[in-house]
Amino acid sequence: MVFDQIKKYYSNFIPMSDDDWNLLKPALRLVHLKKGEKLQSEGDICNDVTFCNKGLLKCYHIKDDKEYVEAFFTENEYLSDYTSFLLRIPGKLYIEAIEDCELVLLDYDTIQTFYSRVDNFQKFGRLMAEFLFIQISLRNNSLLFESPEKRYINFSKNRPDLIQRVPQYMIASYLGVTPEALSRIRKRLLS
Amino acid sequence: MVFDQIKKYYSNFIPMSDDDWNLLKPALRLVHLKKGEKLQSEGDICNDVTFCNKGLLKCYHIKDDKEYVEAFFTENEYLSDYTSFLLRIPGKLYIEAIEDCELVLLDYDTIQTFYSRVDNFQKFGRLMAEFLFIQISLRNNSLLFESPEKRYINFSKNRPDLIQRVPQYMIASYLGVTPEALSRIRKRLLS
DNA sequence: TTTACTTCTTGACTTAGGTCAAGAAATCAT
DNA sequence: ATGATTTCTTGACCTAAGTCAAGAAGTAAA
Repeated sequence: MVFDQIKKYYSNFIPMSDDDWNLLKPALRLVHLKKGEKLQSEGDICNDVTFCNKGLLKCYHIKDDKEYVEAFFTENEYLSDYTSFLLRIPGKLYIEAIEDCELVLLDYDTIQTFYSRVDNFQKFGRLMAEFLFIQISLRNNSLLFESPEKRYINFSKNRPDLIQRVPQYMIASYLGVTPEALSRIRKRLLS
Repeated sequence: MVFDQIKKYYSNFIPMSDDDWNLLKPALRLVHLKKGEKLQSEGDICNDVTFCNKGLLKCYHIKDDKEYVEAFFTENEYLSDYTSFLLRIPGKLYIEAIEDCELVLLDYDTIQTFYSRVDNFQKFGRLMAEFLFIQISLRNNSLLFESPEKRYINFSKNRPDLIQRVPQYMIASYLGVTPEALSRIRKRLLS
């Protein structure tokens, strides 16, 4: 059923007893998003963490009328504007569907309640934050210590699915270069 | 006394009862490091989180014989090679004293024990990971979306203390540019 | 205070990526 | 299919940062 995927995802982090699950399940909300629709815009306080059942989304922010992609999210990935979510401040991010999406949402208040009531869930929160920290550390080092060319090579290796599904100009933005530069990098790599 | 600072630090994140503190205190280890000495080298599995009572350290890694500074840590800051610490894998980081340091260490096993035994501590772990996530997100965005010049200006604003205490070539590395480039940026900014 | 060492600055040159603009290729809608 | 729109490529030119090398300035040690 429609919440199976997120249940399995949670189970990767903590043992999820039937009791825990039955407590959590009623709080989950299923949301559908058409390509181009936004889950969140700049200025919103991010009030949910989102699990992607199906589809593809991008997180980006806008500066000087230009889009800067910070991350892509696809099947069985967990996403949110975590900074806004945690600090309860308006975020700078847009979250937008690149393909039609089926998403599962869980709101801030429910999560906080679960943190205090279910010890396992507190642990899940820790593991999740730790996991996100490691993820973003890797990206950090990549941006700081690797050339755009190397970043593109790695991205192709690690996310061949996204190379297929995401327009090149968005990938360029994600890698921190212009579309023109990425086009030239690709040309260089062919020869 | 010598553990007052870390107690206060913990108290910023969670209420720290006398019982909790008396449980934790015996596990804390005081370590002194002379300028130039290393707390950790590449290949080590990071086995402690470290709190800085006094002094100044840098985290860096080495690639093609060049040093890449990832972070500085000074009084009342918490540091570790968190990725190595969490995943229990050999790290790529060196952690080295830029000034003589007084440090408080807490080892992995103790922390894990406390996570499972003291509910408050589980929460501390979550809050800490969340905090580190937010920190590194900010740095991430700075590296990706700001010019070296902008990064230097912000760094000067946010950490005027480090501008004074850290040699310029290390700051250059931290900002992701060569010492020559930083020297020229500074020159540009004066005129 | 003289010497040695470290750190910082400057110059000359190279290069990768940015910007702007035009056109080609691919995709989508009718 | 056809035309419209979006996406990708290419060219020309510019600029900031990298590299290499030399020397100045600052700091520490004898």
